[in-house]
Amino acid sequence: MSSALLEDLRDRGLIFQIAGEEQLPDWLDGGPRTLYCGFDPTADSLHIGSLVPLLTLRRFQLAGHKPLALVGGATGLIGDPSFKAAERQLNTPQVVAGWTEKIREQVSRFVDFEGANAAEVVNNLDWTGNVDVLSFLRDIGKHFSINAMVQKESVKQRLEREGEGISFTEFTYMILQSFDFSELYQRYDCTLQIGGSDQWGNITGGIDLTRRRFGGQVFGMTLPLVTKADGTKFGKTESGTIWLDPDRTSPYAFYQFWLNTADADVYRFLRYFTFLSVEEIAAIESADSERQGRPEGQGILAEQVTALVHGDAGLTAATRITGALFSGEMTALSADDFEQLRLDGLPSSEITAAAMPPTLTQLLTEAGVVASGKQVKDALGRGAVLINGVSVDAGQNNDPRTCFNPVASLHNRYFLLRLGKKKYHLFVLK
RNA sequence: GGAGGGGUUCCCGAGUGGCCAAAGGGAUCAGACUGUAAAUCUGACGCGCGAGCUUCGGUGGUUCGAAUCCACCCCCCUCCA
Repeated sequence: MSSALLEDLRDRGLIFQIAGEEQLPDWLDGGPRTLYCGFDPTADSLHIGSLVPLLTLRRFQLAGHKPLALVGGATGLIGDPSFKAAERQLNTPQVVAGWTEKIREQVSRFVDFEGANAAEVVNNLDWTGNVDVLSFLRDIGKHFSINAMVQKESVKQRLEREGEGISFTEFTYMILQSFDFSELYQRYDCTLQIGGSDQWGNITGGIDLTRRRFGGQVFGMTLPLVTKADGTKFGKTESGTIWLDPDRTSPYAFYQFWLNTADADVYRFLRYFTFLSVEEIAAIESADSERQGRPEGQGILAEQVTALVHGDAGLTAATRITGALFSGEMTALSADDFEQLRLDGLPSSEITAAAMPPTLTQLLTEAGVVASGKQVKDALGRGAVLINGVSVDAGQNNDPRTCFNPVASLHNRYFLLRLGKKKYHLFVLK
């Protein structure tokens, strides 16, 4: 444990703001400290946006500190308004409770529960669930100045922007989260909270409350918002959010996401999302800059992050599919290979000659290859649909039987359909 | 409770009786170029192979014709009480 950790975090660009900057290095050097980061159950899985704080918790643990992963069973019932453009829909307590459990399992994979600085998962519903309103208002609410709260940048647009407002419920979120920090200080001697840069207001609120309730000095640190060089939102693709849950985003799709990282982002992402040292990453970058053609950074990034999130088995599956599809030689695949690809998470569907839809557009839409038939039509018109490597022309749209003629199948049952450069779908004849 | 301003296709945002499936931008998809990049150019972008069908907060109405006009309702914002 040492402020060397802070140095490393800084080198990685992982420090956005620190509350208590002068004292924090010495504080961390002074012994194992307990820190926490909260994850609200707003869905049944976290997405890669939560990866930076999750991995940062782990970095602290590797440096000898004790991480608490807080699952927001209580705060998830309220909704964090920070920098959100609009009021959010409340979910039922049952739903949130279910999600809380899923998130609890998920965050557990990123920290170590063994050893002297074993991690713990805590749920803020445990200490807020039974607080009565009057106590809360008298003991906690009194410490908060509305005048200060409305000054917070995180809610400003909701207060000032024409067309949107904020409910008392969401406005109170900050108080709840501040309460968490002070309770964790009391219960676990937790003295540092980390979170995304949007959490600054909530974190400083917790620091103030801890001082007012217990006279304790605690620290806060925010991590940068992950951005992309082209300005589009990080973590989204056409098929939607990249989730950590393999049932929502397969390890293959997950791997592909990272593999497709832009050159302008890849070394920064290596620093954010992997445990490779900054020196190693710098070496990769300089090697890439001297190489002609495709850089190696993306491949390393994809490998590292997929292994972190989905384990070695997930990574193996992802690279197996990637290798098979993008090497160009699908005819070299055995029947077993195809079965394995299905199990590994290559999107696939079963078809029968008897129940063949009348058009390819319909077939591909139903299989979930694309969102609408228009996209198939467009792709067909440009020769971008290939079945087992053979281009399908637009005129064949009305004739899927010919396209999926058993005679043309691989191993008598497999059709590997490619749409565009990157979308693959396996059709299996029954 | 009163006065005023709003709710348009994924997002932002034009559109005030027909030329509107609805400008423009963004996002997204496909093609060319490449490295399964970026930038650029091209095409698509409510649904449908198609004929056609369904949209502009909701429900009714006026009209040959409504996102546009009217009535009522729902929701949001601002100010006043």
